[in-house]
Amino acid sequence: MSQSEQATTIREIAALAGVSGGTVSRVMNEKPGVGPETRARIKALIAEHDFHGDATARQLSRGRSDSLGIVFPLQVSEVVMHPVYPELLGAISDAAQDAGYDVILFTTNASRGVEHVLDSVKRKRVDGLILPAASSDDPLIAQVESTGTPTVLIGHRQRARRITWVDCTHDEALYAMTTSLLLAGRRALTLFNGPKRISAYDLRAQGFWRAIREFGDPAVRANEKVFDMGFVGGVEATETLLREVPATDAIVCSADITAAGVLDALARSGFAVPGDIAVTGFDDIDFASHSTPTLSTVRMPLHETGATAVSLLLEMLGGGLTTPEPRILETTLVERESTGSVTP
Amino acid sequence: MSQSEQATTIREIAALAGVSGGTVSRVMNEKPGVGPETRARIKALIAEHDFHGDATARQLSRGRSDSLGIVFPLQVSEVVMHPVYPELLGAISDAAQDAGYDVILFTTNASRGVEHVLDSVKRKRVDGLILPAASSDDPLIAQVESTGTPTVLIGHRQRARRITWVDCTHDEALYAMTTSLLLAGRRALTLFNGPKRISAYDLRAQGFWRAIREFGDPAVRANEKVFDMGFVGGVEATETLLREVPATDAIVCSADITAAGVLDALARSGFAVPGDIAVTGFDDIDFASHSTPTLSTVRMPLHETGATAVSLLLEMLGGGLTTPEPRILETTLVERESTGSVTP
DNA sequence: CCGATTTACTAAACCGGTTGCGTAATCATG
DNA sequence: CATGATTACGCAACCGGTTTAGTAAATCGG
Repeated sequence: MSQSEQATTIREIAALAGVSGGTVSRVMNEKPGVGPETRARIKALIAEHDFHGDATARQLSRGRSDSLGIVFPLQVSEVVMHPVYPELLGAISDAAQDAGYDVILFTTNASRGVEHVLDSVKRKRVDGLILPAASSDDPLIAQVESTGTPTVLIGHRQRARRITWVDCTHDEALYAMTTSLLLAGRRALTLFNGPKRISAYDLRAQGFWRAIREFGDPAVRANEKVFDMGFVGGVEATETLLREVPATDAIVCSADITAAGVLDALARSGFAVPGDIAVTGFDDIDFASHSTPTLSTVRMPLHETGATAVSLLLEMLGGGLTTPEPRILETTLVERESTGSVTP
Repeated sequence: MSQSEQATTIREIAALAGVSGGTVSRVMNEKPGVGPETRARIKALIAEHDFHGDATARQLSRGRSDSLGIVFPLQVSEVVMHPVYPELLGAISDAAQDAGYDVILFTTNASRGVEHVLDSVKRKRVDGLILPAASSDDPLIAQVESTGTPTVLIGHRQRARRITWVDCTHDEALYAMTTSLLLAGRRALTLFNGPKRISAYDLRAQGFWRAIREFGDPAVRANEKVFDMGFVGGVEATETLLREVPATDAIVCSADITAAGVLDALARSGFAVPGDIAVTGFDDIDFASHSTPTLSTVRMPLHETGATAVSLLLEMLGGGLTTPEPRILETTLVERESTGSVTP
């Protein structure tokens, strides 16, 4: 029981137990071929010396690192401050560690590009890779693919390539949200959207326009403004919109933070929400449930997304998944005061 | 130039170059003892075959993992959603990778405790550890210390133990903020603070009370309410406070998110900010510069904190730092409309 | 009771870089 | 030209688990 000074190698434990290193290895990995009393004796010694083995040596001999890499871009305006990343990262980290994998975090910035990630892949520091929110033109995707490393993309439907990805129903969400607004009598809708090269924004626009189309009322007026989703962008776009389309009675935003700017601008201009104009967001950040009025929005299945990505990657690593298997998870509509669905 | 199929081992490159493995190793590490023309020939072969070496083998022979661990708690109410973590993590990741280290992310949750971290340390998966925001009673600190692994704490001044830490001037910030309010004529101040076991909240309270004390005006009334910092907590505490201390003319919050709740509650109750009551926050989250009125707050040197922690850890790893060397970095006061320092 | 199988375990060769030691060749010096 | 110092490398032993081939003993069947 006394935690003696810890032994350093498997052979030291072996010597103490009067066996060879291979036997200790078998005991540590719960493999057969060791007698019960020998096994017990070795286990006692392992516990006594607080022996844990050397991860690096194990990795070398087994030919795998038992860790997976996750690549996050820093200081990319579209992506960085996005509030979904911490939760996504947490989910991935959780799932990976529960499966016995370590998570190596790669970040890129202006001075340090993706070369470092590729280098680590080639040096076999990671067995697989998870890439959140790569835009369609991200060169990293092609480069990673060429290395043959098992990879799962998150938030981008890379149909052209043979890569597995996980995404959620951005399109369905905005279809449902827009339809809900139309059914509530709104007839002059504007979509505030981010650049289409980000797959999520593209899909959201598709859902918006499909709802308009399928509703089929010629009295409906809809248009779309594309700019960088952010608070200030929301403010400016709203001021412009109120001038250009005074009849506007609904503003659909592709991001809560932009909707926050919209609410702010509307309040300053004396418009009532949802009385005069309905406003919707996307992401369900903290602000959405705290604003005045509270914001109707869309919640993404972030935890499930992370867990699914890890799960798919582990399947690929285990060889059980050879063809790309994309997954699309369900978003949740959260209707609050800003669309009049809930009264204050 | 043609990127042939990539060679797998250093000895294969050696065979192609007609030299021994050791020579290739020396070339890859830019070590002396290799003639210029041999070096050039080997470099050409390395480039041609896109050879990068095996990180694990290198780690094993060098006895170090060239990676450092960072431990983040998940689902700990006080800590989790705190908006400073992403930026801190980004800074740490950036600094570590720039120094050639990989970052292994450890997260703990209800079912998976710190054992996994300790195990990884003992198995030498990481050379050092960075622990953000461990509270004073965190058992991980003592356990990590007993393993002798180089460790840097962030956000907690662990004076009792021989551990290096990095923190910022929470106390000075609130001293300055409170003094500023007093000089502006506020006389009935309340501090909304989090639990003292979190070092940051303890220090902020100290700064607040020192400012009151040193101002020395017996007409000043000050008190402190402790609860979990959050939006809802801010709303509730404000409603209670307005009932109990109607004369209140300043609410100092230890977190922006709580200040958001305060602003919300004050607006509903018809109080003008800063006209009737001044409000201040802490953290400078996005909300602070977008709220109505904009929020006076304190900005922590997050990037510098992360970079400093990595820098200290690397010094320890290099053996250049044997005694604990704490660092306290400067916070920045950001005065905006909610204290009347800036007019809308 | 003997040959055949199973079990328990050892020895040693891996995994793929790194590095100290040894040696032959080159160079400097007197 | 002899001697000592340097340089350029090869060789092989590491680092510490893992794993396969092989051996001795134990078990089993008939």
